[in-house]
Amino acid sequence: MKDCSQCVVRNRAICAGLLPDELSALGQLGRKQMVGRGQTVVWEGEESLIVANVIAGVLKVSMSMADGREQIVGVVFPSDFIGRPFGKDSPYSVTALTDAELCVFTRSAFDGFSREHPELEHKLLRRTLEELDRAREWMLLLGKKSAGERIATLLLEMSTRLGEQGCHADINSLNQFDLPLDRQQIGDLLGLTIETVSRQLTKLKSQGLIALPDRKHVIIHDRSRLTQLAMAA
Amino acid sequence: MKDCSQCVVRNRAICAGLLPDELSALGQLGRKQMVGRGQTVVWEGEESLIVANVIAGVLKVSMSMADGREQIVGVVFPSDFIGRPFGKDSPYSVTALTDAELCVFTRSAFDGFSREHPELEHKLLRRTLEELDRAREWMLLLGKKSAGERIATLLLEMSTRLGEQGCHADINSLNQFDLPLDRQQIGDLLGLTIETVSRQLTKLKSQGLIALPDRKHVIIHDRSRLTQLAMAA
DNA sequence: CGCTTTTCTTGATTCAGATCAATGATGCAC
DNA sequence: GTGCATCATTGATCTGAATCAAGAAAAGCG
Repeated sequence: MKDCSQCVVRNRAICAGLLPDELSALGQLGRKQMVGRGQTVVWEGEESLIVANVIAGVLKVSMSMADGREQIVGVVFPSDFIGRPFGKDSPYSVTALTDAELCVFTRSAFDGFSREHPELEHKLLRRTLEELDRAREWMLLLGKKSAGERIATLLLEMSTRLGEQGCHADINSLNQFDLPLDRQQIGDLLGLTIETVSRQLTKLKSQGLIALPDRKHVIIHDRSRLTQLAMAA
Repeated sequence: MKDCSQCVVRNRAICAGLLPDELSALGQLGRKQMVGRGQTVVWEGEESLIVANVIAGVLKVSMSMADGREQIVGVVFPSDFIGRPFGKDSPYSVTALTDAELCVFTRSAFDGFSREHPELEHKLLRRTLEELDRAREWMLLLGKKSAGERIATLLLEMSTRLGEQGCHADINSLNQFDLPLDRQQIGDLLGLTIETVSRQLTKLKSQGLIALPDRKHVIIHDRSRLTQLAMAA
């Protein structure tokens, strides 16, 4: 890695807060890697060889069953951390949903560095706790919410998570974004079929809560009603 | 706390690995607390005031919606850690499923101690990563598995997690245990209704895979078939 | 630019599990 | 023990989402 101090996610990734010399030591261990849409960087059930920070792009974390049923168990954005440190095998796959740029470490090198730098481990702990909160929130969605509630929740979640990325000046950007997922992937994330996803989106559109100028683009017209929908029966 | 070195979960809880003087310093911050079945020790949405190690008993971690729908998002056993460190509010409730014994810390005292003891934070990180793996495994269950697969998965999961508790000498104990959950709670954990849970258990019983001598007690007769059921269509 | 391929939408039908409705156990208090 | 409350089972019916089945709209490509 050339120069971490210039990294675009410098202040948000887990490396934030490291001292300059620590940062450059970590930089020695990492390398930048571009990955194309659809490319898998971590395989479920395989030895966990690498971990990484996401610099740009969006990736999915997924688990699947022997017969091919797949569940997306996480969506990862720039400045997020991917991979499974401190464990022999990775219980899930990580696949790029868009072209992406990663800052990759071998797991063993990262594990070692991490143990010697409590500040880094602390950041990683906080991030893992947040990820656990999000996973549990999603368990509530998968276990108890209706199809309509799931779609509304997804749109709001995507809006906020994508919004955290850009500059905060533009309030409109919150209500207007590109979904990094196609319909099948939305289904795999929400525990629904592609047909149900399509029907629910059409319904929201016809009710005027959202607009869908094209496949990926979403415009939220009535955020408060969408929020109500996401939570109530 | 009197003497952590005598604690029954001494070698399995996150405090394992602390030096004697660190352990006694941590002991100064904690106090033992007995909680009765049904008692809630952490409230969803409230300020996160305490964290704790479980010494004895089983507790549930749950989230609920405005209209009362509830999802159990975690089940916690002796030596496990509960509460949400490093965060203002707790996103979930923690409630005792059986009478339980906890080693309780104020969150602020624990947060401070934790930051000064990297070994403790490291243990907490590993535990949180494991909990995240379990949560994601459960997302696969909630998003993609049929009622029959869910029940089979639950029985096997309970068998192993309860098995980790006792001595490992007795192999039979793995195939014979008391469920700490009633039917309603099983439903809230699996995203099913109480009736569906009952029907699926009856089905497994009539197929001879399990026996149910009373409400809580489960005997697994055919673990391999149950395992197949848990994973296949 | 057509032509193919992929992705999405829409409609008809089916089905797993929810809901509604009793009935049967179990446990606990007195 | 008797009575009462809680919890679990079983059956009948309903329904939301899955499945099956075409088309329509985009996207990719020679």
